[in-house]
Amino acid sequence: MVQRRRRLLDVDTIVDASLACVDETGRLTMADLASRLGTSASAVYNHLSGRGAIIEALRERVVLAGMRIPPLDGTDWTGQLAAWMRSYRDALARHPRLIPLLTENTMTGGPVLRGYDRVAALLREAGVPAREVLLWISVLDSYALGAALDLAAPEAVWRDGDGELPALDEALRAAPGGPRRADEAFEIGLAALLTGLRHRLAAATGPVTG
Amino acid sequence: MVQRRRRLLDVDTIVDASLACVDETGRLTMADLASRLGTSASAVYNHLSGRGAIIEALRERVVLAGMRIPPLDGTDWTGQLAAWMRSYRDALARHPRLIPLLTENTMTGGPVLRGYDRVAALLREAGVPAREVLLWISVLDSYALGAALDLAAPEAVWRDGDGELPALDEALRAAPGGPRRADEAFEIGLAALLTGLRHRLAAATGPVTG
DNA sequence: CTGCTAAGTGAACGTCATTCACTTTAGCGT
DNA sequence: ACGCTAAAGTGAATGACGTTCACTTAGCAG
Repeated sequence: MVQRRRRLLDVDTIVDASLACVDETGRLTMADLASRLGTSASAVYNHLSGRGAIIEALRERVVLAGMRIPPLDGTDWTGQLAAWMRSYRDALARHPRLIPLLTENTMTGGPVLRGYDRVAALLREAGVPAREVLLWISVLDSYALGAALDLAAPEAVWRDGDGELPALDEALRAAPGGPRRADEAFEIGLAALLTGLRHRLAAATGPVTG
Repeated sequence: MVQRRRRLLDVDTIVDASLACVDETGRLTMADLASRLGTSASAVYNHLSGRGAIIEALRERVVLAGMRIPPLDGTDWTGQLAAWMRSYRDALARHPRLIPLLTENTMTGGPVLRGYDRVAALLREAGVPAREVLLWISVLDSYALGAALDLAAPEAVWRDGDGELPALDEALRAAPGGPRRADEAFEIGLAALLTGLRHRLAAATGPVTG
């Protein structure tokens, strides 16, 4: 069989195949990737500088494709923050096995930061003091990432305790099962965080309005 | 020098050295570990079944040693939850480079679950419906883990945006620097979560009391 | 036609964790 | 005291990785 040497690979193809790797096997090895691409592993290095670069490309692909940047139209900032948080968490949730890989390195990509800039502006307009804007971004970011990790964990995180743990056992039985547990937990925590934020703002300016 | 064959190693010694490995280098390799122990890498396998088992032992060592289990005395459940959350996060913060290793696998250890049982009982006594107890535990757990990851990230997570990101730039300048950023962010988010929890409880039973 | 260059190949190499056949020795019953 | 046995350490080997490099080849410009 005649192999055309030119243009067997390009960055998009590599990232596609890498995402398939991670989604199906939970890991990203150059050998597996190469076999999916029908090339040798070393060919990939002509397009991306290594495994780390592939993971960064995956971060941009998944987070950027799925994340809704707040429109910043000034109305309903609570709802906008919630939508942003949901889109962030859902983007990660669509590829749960990617999440541990993303926590290995730190975010560096420019486009990701643009989203944070909009959120910063949104918080500032909502009345958050300048000093606290970054703190709240950290809080929201921590929660979204933690919730995504929670989702990435296997189903039976909480082993039944042989009756030694009555309160936990009761909670396990009464709680919704399957993916709904993580989904509902995320919504409850998000609502609580936004309630807390609204109250903190109100405490600084006047009585609570909601 | 005469080398006694018996009792060069035991589990505690191995875990101590492993923790030093992680704290100093950010990684855990059997070769590095062996050199610290003054033995060969394979000797470790006589005491622990492998690298994964070492990491699990580290989880127990760090989390169990540092975590304060709520006393369950019925008073000030908000404060008790906060103390539990702080001790959880602080335990991880004492060994930030361990955190990425802990996210690779999921928690299985029995003693960890005992803490969750107490928290479940605490939440139940505070009036959280049985169906929601596990959800709130998930929320708190997600936040503590996310906050720890935030802490584990290198200092310059947020790169300055060349003036293209004015709101983020302003937030970066106004926020506290160094470790205080992560510390204060954790406290703000924790307070918000607990406020949200209190309000959710109040909404189900009567008017807000705090 | 003649080079130039981007792109793919396969065989290395270094770093891992893990296994295994072995050697040593502490502790035991006799 | 004397060997037996099982726990404990050794070092070489193995296999999975990511990465590098000298090479080959295909398309294209002159």
